[in-house]
Amino acid sequence: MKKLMLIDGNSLINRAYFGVRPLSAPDGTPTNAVYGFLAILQKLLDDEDPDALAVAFDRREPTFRHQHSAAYKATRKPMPEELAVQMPIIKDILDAMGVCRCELPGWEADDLLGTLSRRGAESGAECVVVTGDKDALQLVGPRVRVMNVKTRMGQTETVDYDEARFREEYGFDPPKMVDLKALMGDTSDNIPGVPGVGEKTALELLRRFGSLDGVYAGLGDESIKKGVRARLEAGRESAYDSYWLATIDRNAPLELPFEDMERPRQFGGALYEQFKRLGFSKFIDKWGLKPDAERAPESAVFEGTATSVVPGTGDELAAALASVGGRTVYYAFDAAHGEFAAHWSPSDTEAAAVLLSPETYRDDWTAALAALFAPAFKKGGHDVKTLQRALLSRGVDGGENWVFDGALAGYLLDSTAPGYELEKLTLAYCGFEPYAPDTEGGGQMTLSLDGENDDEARAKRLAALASRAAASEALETALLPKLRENGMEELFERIEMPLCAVLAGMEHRGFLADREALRQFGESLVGRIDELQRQIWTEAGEEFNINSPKQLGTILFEKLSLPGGKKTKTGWSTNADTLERLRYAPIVGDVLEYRELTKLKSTYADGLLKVIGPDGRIHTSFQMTVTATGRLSSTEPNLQNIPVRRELGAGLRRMFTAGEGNVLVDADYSQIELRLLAHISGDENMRAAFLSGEDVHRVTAAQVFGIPLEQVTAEERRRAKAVNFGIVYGISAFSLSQDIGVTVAEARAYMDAYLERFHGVRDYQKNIVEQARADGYVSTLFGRRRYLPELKGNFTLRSFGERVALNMPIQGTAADVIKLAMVNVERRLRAEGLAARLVLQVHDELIVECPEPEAGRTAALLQEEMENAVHYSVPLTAEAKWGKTWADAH
DNA sequence: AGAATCACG
DNA sequence: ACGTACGTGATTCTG
Repeated sequence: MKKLMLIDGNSLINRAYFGVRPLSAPDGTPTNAVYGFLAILQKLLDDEDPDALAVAFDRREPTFRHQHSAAYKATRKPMPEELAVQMPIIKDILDAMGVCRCELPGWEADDLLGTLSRRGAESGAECVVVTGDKDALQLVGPRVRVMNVKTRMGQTETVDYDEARFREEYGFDPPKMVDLKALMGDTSDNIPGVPGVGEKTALELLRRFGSLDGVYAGLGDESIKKGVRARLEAGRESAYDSYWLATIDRNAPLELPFEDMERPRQFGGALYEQFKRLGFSKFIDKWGLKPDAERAPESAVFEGTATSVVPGTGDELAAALASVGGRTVYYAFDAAHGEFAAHWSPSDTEAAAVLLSPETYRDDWTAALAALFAPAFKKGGHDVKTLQRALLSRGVDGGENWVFDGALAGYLLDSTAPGYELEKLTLAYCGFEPYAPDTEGGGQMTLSLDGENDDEARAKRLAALASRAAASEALETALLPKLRENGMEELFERIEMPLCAVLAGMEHRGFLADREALRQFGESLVGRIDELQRQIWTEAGEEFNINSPKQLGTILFEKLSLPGGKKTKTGWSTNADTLERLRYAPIVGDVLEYRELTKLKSTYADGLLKVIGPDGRIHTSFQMTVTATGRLSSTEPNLQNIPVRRELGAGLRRMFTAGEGNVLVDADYSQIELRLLAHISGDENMRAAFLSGEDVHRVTAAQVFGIPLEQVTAEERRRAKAVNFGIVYGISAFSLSQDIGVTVAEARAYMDAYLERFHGVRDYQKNIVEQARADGYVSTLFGRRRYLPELKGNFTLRSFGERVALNMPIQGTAADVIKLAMVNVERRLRAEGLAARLVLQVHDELIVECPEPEAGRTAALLQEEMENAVHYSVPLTAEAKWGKTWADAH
């Protein structure tokens, strides 16, 4: 046995419970902790690759240690019920996996881990103790590492402590962790410590006096402040009691041979059955689990007639489609083979499918697609936007009359789910998985050149495609009632569904880019970048990789001894915020410029050149199901983060242009989020500010600083603007002070003055959080939701949840509004017979390309539709401009 | 694959 | 005493 991993089951499950969003098995049993535990376990096994492992659990009912402590009170919080039901499931799974599980009545997991790690290390094994409790750090020593598992914002992270790492962080040896706990206590573990002594004081005392005994021996020392001395004296008994409480017993009477801990490498059908029942298909796939006896998968029994046609001619296709009538047709698309499936139910006892493959269809392909996607058909599918774009690229405009998209419905029902694949949703909402084609990752199903096998493969593929189309119908049956229940029907039907076709059009159209100008821009950066590199190397006295934060940190903060605080997990922080404070050093200014230029070169100049299509245009993809707030996102490339704030970068926008004879019309909402805050909160003062037509940041400054409007300086306006932004995000005084460079006290004073002036905002902040706690979610004015399990978590997670509760209704409503405006803009452009079309959306900005003579009309239409998308108690204003390039139009 | 950094609203 | 703003995506380095 070379490497032994020892896991604190209780603490890990606890971490998983708070780190994973609510999740339940099909029967409703909560499974979030189970899922999270397995995810962490898998990651640990992958990362560490131990030869042996054991998971220890508490059996603390009659815990000797606590029963015999003066500090012991029956205040140990009982395990939340939701977690308690998951504990046996986890134990069952570990048993099914064949993972060694150890418990000992009256002993805590810590003691078992301490005992096993001692024995392991003594017999020469390398031991890794995994736990979420800091207590266990006292176990660190020769051949014993402790991995501390943390969950932050729902993300799991581990910090790996060996002796050096521990000493670096704490400044003393690992066994002294017990002394630290004795002084500072640990609320989560019911260790009282010395009342009034916290981490800071405790650390300082320990570094100075070396140990708990040392501290009490040196109590007469003058350097100890009076207050601290008094508290130490009063808390002496508690301190020594805590010392005993915090000490892990490494001699538990545990008879367990190491052979029993050998890591299982293969899992049997028992585990498969468990995971199947829990709905953990991800783990079934990942671990390659199979039922014991390979059984045919159960398929839903359909009692009726099913017909499936693979037409070869237009006549055959038309005949097959005749039975559609008024029923909704559901489609599926295989991008790898360009094949389409359509499914519908002519009646309750009939199912029909048409399968269109370019390999077997003999007539005009475009006409076939046009017939299959006839405007009169009501249509449904999964990821409709992608399907529509595929049609557009084949010369067919199939954007009419789409009424259902399973992925979008799933997204509206839970905007923070891990994904919206068809399989996932049908499993979660309908209780079955469609027969899936194994075409992921390029769609290579068979390498056979044999004709018969090709036919066979195609038939299999098409059958799978048909079952995907059919699954969409099942999803609609399951999801539409839920959307209705949640009051999201309108949002779905009037915004999200019609937006698919708008976005498909924008993606297909693309944004014209000036390839040559982009190339020159990139080229123009090279000289200066080289110069900066040489200069930085000279100033550093050696050559190194400036792009490596690690190497840069070493140079700046160690070799050149610049003052810098260690901030990141891995070492020195070298981000722009940090470096900006050190600008007085020439090398730092050069690094900042180097960073700016290399970013422009790699991400924008080179990055964009790579994605200009053969048509000279850049075709981004808009993601409709990614953000938690309802915003869109843009990928490959991201066109929503093209530089604008600094002059050099903003020059890139000259390379985004209108085509020959066209112009770009650009309109953006002015202060949409603040206006929505004014409306949603109903704050009269803030509404008045917008209704007055004054610059809102100036008004805010005048109110917060209590001065007349005319006397507001640029600096005061800047600070007021930061406060306004901060309010929208749910800021803390600390962050505001960081942002605008004032003391925390000043920042707090600004915020207090602000909330005093804007009572409506203050009340909104209070009410929305209360509401979120009561409902478990927050919503936009259109009924879009975001669930907030974070509000039930620990302090950090809860605070995060509260900020989200403040921000999401505002950011999300803004997203709803501009989406609605987009749908209306495209509809009206078509209705008025204009050639203008949307090419890009950047959250509060819309860009339209149109023939130059149409520019005036288009600009007016764009502004009007944006301003009139909704009518709230505060007007929304948008300003439109036009020009040949994005830079000119903005 | 994750961390750090930096671009945008 | 905690730990520090909401929402994204791309590039580069590193273990």
